[in-house]
Amino acid sequence: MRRTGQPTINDVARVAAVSKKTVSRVINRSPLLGDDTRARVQAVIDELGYIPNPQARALALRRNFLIGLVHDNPNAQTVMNVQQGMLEALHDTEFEMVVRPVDRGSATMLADLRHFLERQRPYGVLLMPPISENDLVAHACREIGCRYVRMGSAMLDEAEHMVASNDREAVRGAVDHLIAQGHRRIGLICGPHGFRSARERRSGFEDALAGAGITLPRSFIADGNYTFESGLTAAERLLDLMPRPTAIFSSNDEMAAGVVHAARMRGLDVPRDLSIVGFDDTPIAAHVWPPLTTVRWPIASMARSATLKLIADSHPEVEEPSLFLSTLIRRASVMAPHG
Amino acid sequence: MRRTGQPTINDVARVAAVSKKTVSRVINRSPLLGDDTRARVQAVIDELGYIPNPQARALALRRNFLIGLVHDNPNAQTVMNVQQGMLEALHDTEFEMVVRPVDRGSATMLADLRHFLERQRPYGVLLMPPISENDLVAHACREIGCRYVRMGSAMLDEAEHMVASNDREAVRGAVDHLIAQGHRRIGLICGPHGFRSARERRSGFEDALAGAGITLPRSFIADGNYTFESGLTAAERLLDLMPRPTAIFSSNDEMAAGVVHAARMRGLDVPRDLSIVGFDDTPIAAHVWPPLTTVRWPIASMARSATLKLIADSHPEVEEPSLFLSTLIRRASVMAPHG
DNA sequence: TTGTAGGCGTTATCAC
DNA sequence: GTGATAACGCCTACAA
Repeated sequence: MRRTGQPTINDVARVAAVSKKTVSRVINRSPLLGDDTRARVQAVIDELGYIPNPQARALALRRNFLIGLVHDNPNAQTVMNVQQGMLEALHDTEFEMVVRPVDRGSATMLADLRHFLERQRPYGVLLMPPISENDLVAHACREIGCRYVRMGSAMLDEAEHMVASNDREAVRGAVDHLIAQGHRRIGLICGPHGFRSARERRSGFEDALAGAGITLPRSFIADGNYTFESGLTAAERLLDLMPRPTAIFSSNDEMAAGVVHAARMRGLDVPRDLSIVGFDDTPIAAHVWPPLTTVRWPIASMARSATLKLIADSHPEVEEPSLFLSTLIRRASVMAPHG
Repeated sequence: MRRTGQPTINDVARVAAVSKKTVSRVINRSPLLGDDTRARVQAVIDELGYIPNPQARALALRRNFLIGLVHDNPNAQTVMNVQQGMLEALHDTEFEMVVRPVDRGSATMLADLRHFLERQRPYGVLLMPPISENDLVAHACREIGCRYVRMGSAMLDEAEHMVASNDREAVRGAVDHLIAQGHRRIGLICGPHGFRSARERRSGFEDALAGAGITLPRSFIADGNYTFESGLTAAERLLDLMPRPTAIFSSNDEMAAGVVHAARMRGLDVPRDLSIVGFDDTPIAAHVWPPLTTVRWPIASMARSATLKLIADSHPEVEEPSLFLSTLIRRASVMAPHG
């Protein structure tokens, strides 16, 4: 029957002179199986180079061996980091990663996602921020009966379904650092409305100011949307202030790079005239001049853990953590204010 | 039988009072089918919300509906652009994209890839550079009987298996532009050894110099590896030359950003003291100050076409092109040399 | 134009 | 412990 050149379970069974089911038991490491039988079958498997057909397994088990990455994240580096973390977790397993971008703004987003889940029936899906913050999406997964784990900046779901970073506290620490250097007029560039991470980071910023008894006018807070351009624009608004801030916390590195750009355009030296702190620790943070002090966001580790949670019952592992701590990376974009 | 909640082909057949095969014909748009029957069955399909099970189809057809992206590219933006192009092509088809990074340096790379292809039996794979330049990989695909399309900087394979850009000519055009501005001492920063794109771009550079009758010492050519840091290092070596180059062509934008950085560190103004041209037109090219003149590399379009080639026989389309032209994007990093 | 029988490669059930 | 037998959901032959 080896028409495709690929040996099947039948070939193995025939050569080993056992039943298909026995071969199946060997493949699936069934405990109730004689050691000699197992060894004999395994030998035939190796000899024939037999590889179980995932499609047939999927059909029989009524479940696929695909792990979906559902995302609507505009940042390439972030998505790649998540993919890398997932693939680390999936390495040497029978699972494959399928990528599913969605359009947060689209009216049919939820329907599209449902269709994907119902058609493909992935073993599980990893929800990346910001789409992971949408409870309707998580609810759809539940309804359809698809495992899911959400990544986010706060615990939005039960530990089993969640991998979170402590953005609020991390930002508080970063801004505390600025304050400890002597800064009092500190600007904030927010992330996009509707991003939970943007809210958390803003809260951390406000926590730090409140903790130090600093009150600033509303104008020290500028809107951004995590892009370089928005950081540039926001910085221009902030630097127009009189007196202007001596430091700016940017809710991500990309915008922080825009701040550097804006400062340079008006002849300000970073960090002498303006200290800057970013968030993420993406490559751009180290590439920009001066290298940015930033908060390292352990996104790849989070993705790896999230993926391990997803496949936990098929590959029993140690319990995966749900909370990941971000840490401050001190580089050259911060110094004490002068004058 | 609707145990999973999902209606099957049997449910549709029963409700529509036809045979499974007739339903199958509707799904597969078989031409030999009465219009009234088709309409009736389609109505039941819609009513029941029936979705064909891809796993069952895969098993029966002995082929998967997965398109693999095989890559070992270190640049996040490039990989994301390719993924985006692929997903555009796959949108509204039954195919899914699975991502398969490989380690070019690993001794087991080829064996790992074979294992992936033999196990998963993807419908086809897209080979991204630089792994696409490895003939052994293409050969493995052929042997295993897996469709493949290679992306590259030159036609490395038959049109059916290839989507290429004209890097050599594009670079020649870019360097011609520099020469037309009056530059004569032009430095080159190469891509990594073993990357075909690096060779093609270097050839284009040499073509332009030769065409203008310019001869430069070997020291005007510096090695890089497509990273920011390598661009920085290479630029430092180039800028140490006496007399130093008035312009530098960098084989990609990432390294060009490093050149900008290096120039700034030694107080050189770009473009007044140094003109810079990059390659790729990734976001960093527009973000850096000044915005980089660069060569736009239509990587997403290439990936889309490559993917359409892959699924061509299942979704007959117009013939996809195999050669894509890169174009020069003029921004602010180039001007005539002074003094 | 439509239907029937059988198979794709695996797992689950339930005997032995 | 091990093995028939029947799913799983769809498709290809071939028949009607």
